Amino acid sequence: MGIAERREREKHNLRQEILDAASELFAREGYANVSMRKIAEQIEYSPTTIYLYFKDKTDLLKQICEETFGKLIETVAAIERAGVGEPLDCLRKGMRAYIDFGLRHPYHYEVTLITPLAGAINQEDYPYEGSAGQQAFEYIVRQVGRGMELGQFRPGDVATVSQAIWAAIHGVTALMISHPDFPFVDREALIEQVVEMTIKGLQS
Amino acid sequence: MGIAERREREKHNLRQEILDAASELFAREGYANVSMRKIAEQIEYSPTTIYLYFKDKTDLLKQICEETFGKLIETVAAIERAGVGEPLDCLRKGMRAYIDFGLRHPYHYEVTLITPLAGAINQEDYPYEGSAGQQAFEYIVRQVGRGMELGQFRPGDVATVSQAIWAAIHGVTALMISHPDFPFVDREALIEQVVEMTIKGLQS
DNA sequence: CTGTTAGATTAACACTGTTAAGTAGGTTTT
DNA sequence: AAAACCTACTTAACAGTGTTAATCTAACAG
Repeated sequence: MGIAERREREKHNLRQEILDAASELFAREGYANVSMRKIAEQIEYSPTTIYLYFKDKTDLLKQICEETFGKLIETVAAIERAGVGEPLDCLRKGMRAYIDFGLRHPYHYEVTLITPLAGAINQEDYPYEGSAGQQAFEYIVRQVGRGMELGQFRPGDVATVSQAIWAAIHGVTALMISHPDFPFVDREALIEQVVEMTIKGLQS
Repeated sequence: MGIAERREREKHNLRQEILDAASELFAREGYANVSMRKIAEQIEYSPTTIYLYFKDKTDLLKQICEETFGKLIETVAAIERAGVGEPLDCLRKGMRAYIDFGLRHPYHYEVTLITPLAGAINQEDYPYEGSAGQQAFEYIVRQVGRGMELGQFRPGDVATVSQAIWAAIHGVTALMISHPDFPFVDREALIEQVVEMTIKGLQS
């Protein structure tokens, strides 16, 4: 019924319209539970029209996620601009920002960082180089590097330490998203514990 | 009356046969890529026969995972039996065992601990209480409790600290499984870093 | 021989992502 | 103005999914 009614309405913003509709549906119902037909119904177009603008479902997802993770980079960049003084404090704030971001965008975090295996999203089509995720990770690397140079952190391999930090914050974020029914202690306390425990483990 | 027993045994055999076939397929090709029809073909029965023994696909998965995680518990129990002396060392060994287990059974780890959300496996049908996963977690709780009593660990809430530890080891395990193409540093070095960083962060 | 029952099957439903082919509407060319 | 072309979109279909209802078959009990 929507097809005829829609005709007079918009035309060229269709790509963005698809993106917006899919983004909201993915975030609300989860990637796996949203079909192409459901997206199409939402925007009042035929399902196949989506394929004129996106290669396939994972492509659609990838575009949305890059968009979403752009926000994380903004947040992180703002932290870096604000306080260049203490790498330890920058790191702490960066870790919290990362976790908060994940918990605020659970479905986007899920599809990009928790379950890329199943969705086969991390193919050669979507290189890691230059991606939003990488840029966020590089932030950690910079802080660790500075912290070691200043002698605030125990010496070690910067890359190894950075990835270990990433593992820690990913761990708590992923657990909270994937296991919403698990009897976690107070969430804020748990995040605090992970962040402080990690930093304590780094200090010299 | 021997006939009834034989039938009972045969029924049990088929159940196990399904379980074995599904387990191997899930582990090799991934849960999402294995259809009920594929499992049926493997055991040379009609697809619907599986439904006589298992409620649905997630039920099948759940049974397999409990079975698999039983092995983790065995490993962990062996550690506990072996060295009751140092809680710090027990914890270290437990963490490594956990990570190693995950990396050795990546698909089982994935479906139970990384992506239970999508599969909707952690419903009320499958309570956490008494599950293999819980028993493994309880091991961590015991070591942390002992470590604090002995004054080896910084004082704190045992549950919070335990969950933070779990988050850390889950993080590195999940990342390595979900992002096989990520340019990780040497895996062993990364695991070492996570474990030692975490323990360092706990010590008083 | 009849009735019952457990175990397995066939057919079907309502979905999924995706592709090939076809069709209106407007623009350009002849 | 008519014919050709092109873009944007749609319809129909394919091959697959998990799952259910109805059906068949063989072995049992009375």
